[in-house]
Amino acid sequence: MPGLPYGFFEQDALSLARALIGTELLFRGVGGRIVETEAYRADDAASHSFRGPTPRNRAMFGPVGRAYVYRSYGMHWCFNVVCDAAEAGSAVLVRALEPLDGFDAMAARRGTRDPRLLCAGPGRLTQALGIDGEQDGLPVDTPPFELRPAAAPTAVSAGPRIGITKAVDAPWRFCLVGSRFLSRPARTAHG
DNA sequence: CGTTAGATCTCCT
DNA sequence: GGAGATCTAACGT
Repeated sequence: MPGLPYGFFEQDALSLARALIGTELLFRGVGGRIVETEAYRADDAASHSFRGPTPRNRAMFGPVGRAYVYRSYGMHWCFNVVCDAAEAGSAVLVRALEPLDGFDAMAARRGTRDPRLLCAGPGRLTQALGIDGEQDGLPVDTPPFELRPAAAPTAVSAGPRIGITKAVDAPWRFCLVGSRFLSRPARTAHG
């Protein structure tokens, strides 16, 4: 069965954020199709890596293809894929999945069976899959993770990122066009 | 439909 | 001490 393209994680964050849309992310067999991502780079004021390495963000400065999992607002976990062989401190935040595998496990962890509330948001998807700080630094394409290539070419939209206060206009959020499983509706530049 | 507050970890000033 | 790549429940329109 075909794997990811050669050098998949070595590309820059903008390219990888777009390329991840439509791929299928699983953790211990639970997960679904990635429908929403955001790119973060070391030269980007909104990125955790902008001010250099800290204990929290050290995975961002490590090998590509690894997870950067951090605690958000003291209680949620957020999952990123470290990338860009040329610029250390680059990563892609995975913001939403279309649930496909392990529905009951996700529903139990999330406390709802509404498929649109299982993985629509970075904190929600880590809770649904059972991802936490234990997975920080692990490769995202080998067990307990799995990352399957997109089954078919996908239409992707770009727009401003969510929940940040710096570099708010950079159109570095990517969404699967027409998906019902986004954390928020896609907004293009012209509306 | 909208806004608001509160939960509480990591880093910066 | 305060802000932050969030989410939920509560409450007003």
